[in-house]
Amino acid sequence: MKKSKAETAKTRQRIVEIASEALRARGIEATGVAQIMAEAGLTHGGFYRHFDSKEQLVTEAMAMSRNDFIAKTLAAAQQGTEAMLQHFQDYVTSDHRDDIGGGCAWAANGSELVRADAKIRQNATEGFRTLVEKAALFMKSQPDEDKTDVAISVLTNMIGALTMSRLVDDPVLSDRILAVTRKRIARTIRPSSSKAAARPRKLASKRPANH
Amino acid sequence: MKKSKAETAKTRQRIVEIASEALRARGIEATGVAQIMAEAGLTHGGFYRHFDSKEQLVTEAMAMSRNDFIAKTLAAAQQGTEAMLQHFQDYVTSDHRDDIGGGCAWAANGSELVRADAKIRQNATEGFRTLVEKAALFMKSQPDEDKTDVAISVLTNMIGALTMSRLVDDPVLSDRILAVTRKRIARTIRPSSSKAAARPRKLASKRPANH
DNA sequence: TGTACATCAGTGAACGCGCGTTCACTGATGTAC
DNA sequence: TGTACATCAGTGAACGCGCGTTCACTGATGTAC
Repeated sequence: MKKSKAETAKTRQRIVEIASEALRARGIEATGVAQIMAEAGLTHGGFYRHFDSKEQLVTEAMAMSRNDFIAKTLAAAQQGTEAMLQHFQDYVTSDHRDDIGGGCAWAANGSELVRADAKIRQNATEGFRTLVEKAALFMKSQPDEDKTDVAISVLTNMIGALTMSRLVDDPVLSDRILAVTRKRIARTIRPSSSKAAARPRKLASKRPANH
Repeated sequence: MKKSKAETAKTRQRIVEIASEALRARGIEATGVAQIMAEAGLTHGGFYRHFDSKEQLVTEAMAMSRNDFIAKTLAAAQQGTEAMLQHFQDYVTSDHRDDIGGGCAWAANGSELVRADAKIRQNATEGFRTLVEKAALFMKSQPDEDKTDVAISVLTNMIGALTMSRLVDDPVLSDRILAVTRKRIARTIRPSSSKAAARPRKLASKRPANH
């Protein structure tokens, strides 16, 4: 039953993708190797042809989750202030809240990641730093305020708010947590820069900030 | 080996206390019934004389963690604005960061609580609401801003910041996350009210806000 | 290009292990007289 | 107040179960000639 190299690589990739979603949706400890393999349409025995251990898969899957989000952020940053504002607002929506498996890994696995091993925490730290640095470029700050500090504050707030919006069992309170955080983002990201104002080509096609 | 009723009640209480700390320190799924009983100096077999299931213990232990924090908050609130500011500042310190077992359960178990059963999430929701309502009384707000909204924003920020300060593996970044959040709290809690100004007895003995 | 052999992705049974839970038993406590 | 018996907190072995991991095997793919 040997498979071609191309097929093998595709299978490995599929396992990581499925793991990335499953670990966020159901938690790291609660998700078994056999479950992931079954979702990939395989039996668990073949797992170790691709990975040394569950730990290795978790590390790769978490890195993939992180890279997805960073890539989206960098793309938004390149499009300008409006896109960046939209990107951050989208983070604290009911859509993101209800799609835990497809969303931010820090919010989905926060307290488990705190106890994860060195490599995973190192990856997460690098990712967070990248995000903070990129976000800082778009922040509005008071005269005595560091833009990087503002970015740290807003980003940690977004992660905490999304987590709490999932934790509370009252939909009204949950929506309110999200709405309040969207308002804070709108207040903190500086209004469309001169650069963005100079080429407002995409403004009309954007959804309004508060949807 | 039957024990007196008083002793039985004390043992039960001790198990819940130990569980409350262990579940926060090591996580809910990762902490076993046998471990908790061993820490209480007992064998695991006796567990079911006190509880119907691990789930029941987890529910009670989480409620205890929550009530501890709420009690401290209410005590600070009664002492006035300065005590409340100090209480909130203490939340985002390296002391709290490094004492996960003795600290806030939402930060310690956030992503696990999201997946916990209805009763636990209901308890957590009630606790969060209580905290928000109490904190709102001390918030400084803009003319068009609801104080409750400000409280929601600051509290979710505190939880997210503490979680991320534990998650990152760079001590400098971790300390910075905490310091930034302390500054936001200082900016958001209204400066000592007329009531607090009227009795500044405890101001001298307080630690400075940024320690 | 065609043949012979080595490789190795995937299968499915099995491994040891720790989990939550159950149970027969012990013996000090609480209760009935 | 003293005695006889029922209760039940705690022990430690055992239960079934699912976990991560290993392994003998299969058979299509890749490689050497």
